[in-house]
Amino acid sequence: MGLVERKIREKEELKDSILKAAKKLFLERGFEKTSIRNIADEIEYSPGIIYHYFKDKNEIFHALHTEGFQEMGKRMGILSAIVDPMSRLRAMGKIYIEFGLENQDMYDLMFIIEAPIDHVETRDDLCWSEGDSSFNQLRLTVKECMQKGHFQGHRLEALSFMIWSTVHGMVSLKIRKRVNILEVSEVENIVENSYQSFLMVLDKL
Amino acid sequence: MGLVERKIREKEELKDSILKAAKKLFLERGFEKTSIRNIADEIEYSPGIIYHYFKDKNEIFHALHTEGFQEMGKRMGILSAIVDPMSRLRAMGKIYIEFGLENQDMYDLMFIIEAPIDHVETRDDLCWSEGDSSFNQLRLTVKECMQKGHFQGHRLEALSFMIWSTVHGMVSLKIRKRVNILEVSEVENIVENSYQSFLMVLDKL
DNA sequence: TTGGAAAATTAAACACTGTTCAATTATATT
DNA sequence: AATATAATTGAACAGTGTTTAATTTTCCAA
Repeated sequence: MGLVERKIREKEELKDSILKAAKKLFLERGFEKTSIRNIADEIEYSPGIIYHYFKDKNEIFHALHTEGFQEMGKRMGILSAIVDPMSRLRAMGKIYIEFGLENQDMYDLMFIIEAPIDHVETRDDLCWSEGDSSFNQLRLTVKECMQKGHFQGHRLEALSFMIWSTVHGMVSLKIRKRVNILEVSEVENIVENSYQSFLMVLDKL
Repeated sequence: MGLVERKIREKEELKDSILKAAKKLFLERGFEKTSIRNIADEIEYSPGIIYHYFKDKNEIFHALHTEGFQEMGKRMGILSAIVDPMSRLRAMGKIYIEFGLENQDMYDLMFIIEAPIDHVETRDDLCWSEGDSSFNQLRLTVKECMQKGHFQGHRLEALSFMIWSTVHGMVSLKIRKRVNILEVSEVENIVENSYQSFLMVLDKL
């Protein structure tokens, strides 16, 4: 009769509006300063209602972190057009860093803040699927590079993690404000410049 | 007359006991779950007293983060015995990683948590001296390597930051629980193995 | 030894936080 | 229209960092 469906859709709409409000406030004020009451105020409902749509605050921010992966995934889309795995690997790192610097709070949520990963741990399946498929993209590209003769003597898993660590290290030191110790003239573009150093390193492998 | 001195010492003792209690609770339960009231309970004083010794919670954890740098500095002490800068650089990374993995909460405070760095920003001098002198140790070693002909074509500041980023990335991904996506057989020793990959990379430069 | 100034310490309050749950309101079905 | 079901609320609980007025303790000069 369509009525039930409309109800379900309306329920989904409220869930969506909670997520939208949470995202808005999170991007404005950060994780710690976005409270359940703030979110409730934003959607003009009472705080209690939120717990009928989400188990707890962690679940809300897990949902947001998933949105972050979707956005990053979109950006990574162009990679499929790059046939040469080494070029693809370079582009992948560039996109990763650009995404991180342009969406610092989302990056924080995806790779630094504990809330989303704590939520994953409290579930039955307990697998971080978003991280898993992202890392797998990297792993596969590195594998292709190795099949073409690059990175000789390296082990796939360890090298892939090292590459991820390097770009994550750059972005997270920046996000968590540990880069002000660098020479003032370098601070501004340190991540980009440092990634250039990294690319030079990759070339020699 | 010595009395004034004793008073000063007693004041310092209370300040120290606050720090000791804060450290104990922090290492037991983490940053978020260590409250001013918890610390006050631990030292058997009322919560208010803490604000006569520290401006706010950030200042307490800035003091703790400084202790972390002292401990790491101690470990780095043996580096002065290593004459060859490349060997010294390798050892530096190893010590950094070992320190991070063996003192995850302290590492968190030093390089991930915002509290200590937020406190630095609210002061007049606003320089992160602990980070500065640590990074300078790295910078000087990399410089020596370059003077010996290594890392040709690289820029000192960018390369030093890249090296720091790589080890920081490894440790921080581990601490913030983003490594469970790796092959199960690799998770355990991924940081160490990945650092081995990094050393192989350094060798080729 | 005592009086009063100075310092140390406390208790209470403020405005928050995440979360739970009984009570209420709104909706849907018979 | 009455009832069953679902949606929503408001109040409460136990906690948070921080401030401030009031209290206690300590110190020193008379």
